[in-house]
Amino acid sequence: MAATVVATHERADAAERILRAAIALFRERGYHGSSMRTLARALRMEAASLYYHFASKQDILFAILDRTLDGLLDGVGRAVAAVDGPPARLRAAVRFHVLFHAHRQHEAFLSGSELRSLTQANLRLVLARRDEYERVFRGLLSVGARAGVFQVGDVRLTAMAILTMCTGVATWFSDRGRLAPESIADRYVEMILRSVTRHPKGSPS
Amino acid sequence: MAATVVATHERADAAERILRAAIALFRERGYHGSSMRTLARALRMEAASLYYHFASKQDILFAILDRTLDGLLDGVGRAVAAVDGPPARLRAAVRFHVLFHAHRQHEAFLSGSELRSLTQANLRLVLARRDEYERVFRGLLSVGARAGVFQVGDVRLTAMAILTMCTGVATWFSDRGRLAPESIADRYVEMILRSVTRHPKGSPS
DNA sequence: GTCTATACTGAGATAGAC
DNA sequence: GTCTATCTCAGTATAGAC
Repeated sequence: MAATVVATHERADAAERILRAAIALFRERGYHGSSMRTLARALRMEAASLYYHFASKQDILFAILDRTLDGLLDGVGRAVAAVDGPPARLRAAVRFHVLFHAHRQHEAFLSGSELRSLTQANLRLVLARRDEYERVFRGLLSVGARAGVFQVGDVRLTAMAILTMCTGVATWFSDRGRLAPESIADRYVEMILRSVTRHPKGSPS
Repeated sequence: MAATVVATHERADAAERILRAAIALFRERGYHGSSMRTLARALRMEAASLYYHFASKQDILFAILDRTLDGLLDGVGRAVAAVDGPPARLRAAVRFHVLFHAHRQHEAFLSGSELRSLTQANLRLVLARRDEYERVFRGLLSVGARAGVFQVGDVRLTAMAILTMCTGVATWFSDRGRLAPESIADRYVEMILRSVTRHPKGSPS
């Protein structure tokens, strides 16, 4: 069991290699724009060989999104649990979300853009867990608003605004760009906390 | 000439009807996930008939994105020109952007999600005009920062953050949802102005 | 576990009748 | 301006050898 867990960033087994190549390909051309033949070519194998590891192209997409959600739910849980109080927790959650969307950019991008390519059954599974993730952010905003440290007109809308803003990082981030993930996260955290923090002396509007 | 201009929301000629059906279809299944046969079926015609109006499926996608960019560039220009001063102008630009992404939700969504489905030549044309649009927002932030009314750590990053946050409205907005476009725009304008406005008495961070 | 060969379906696009 | 018929190619997936 330990061996299979370690595999993620070390000696990748065949299924791992396939998923990684699929992430890159789907990200570049989209799910429907990518063929099993093209995916196989990137891996220097024949298309038929892919079917030994995955039952279908749809299964590959689902595996990618499912693992990405594992990472998101697990990560935000740890980040939030490590600190106390609504502002620190929101900072931690936003920071994690931005870093995840920079470091695991391609899979994170797919989790937003290829939902429509899932079968109904798979979509239900993915959406249920995505809702769970969003509830974490809504929860943080609600608690902060009730405690009087946040000023949030509409919790759901604010959560969507925060999440889509940070998720967008996956669409434009570049390894070779001007800003490192840490810098982007710092700025995003600052912007977001400014926009939800209650200002004692009269806020601009 | 007047007649063709009027057509957009009235008696749609064949090309118009095709574009509108394509917007709905591409939005739902993606460009590569949509076939000319399916598009034709939605219009109750045969696939071959589409080729009388458009030379290729790619031309349909390009026409959609091109027209959407017309709307964005034209609209933001008018919105910004109507008021004075960086805060009012940023408000107007954000407001327009949000309303556009709610009212013309599907085409706006495609302009973000289907760039990768364009041919290289078409992509160049679209990206050039999208850059032009983004420059409007960067310009507003720069002017406000220099005037001392905005506090913006990084103009480019802030512009990206604002735009991706507002563009995200096209991904989740629903006609039958809880909030009207106007309400969403109001809240977004408020959040964004809070996050960029310089606070004289010491800002939270 | 990967291959060759292939079944079967649907894709984009064109020709030419009406 | 829309149709029927069709070309050509690429798609997902399977069978069965090695």
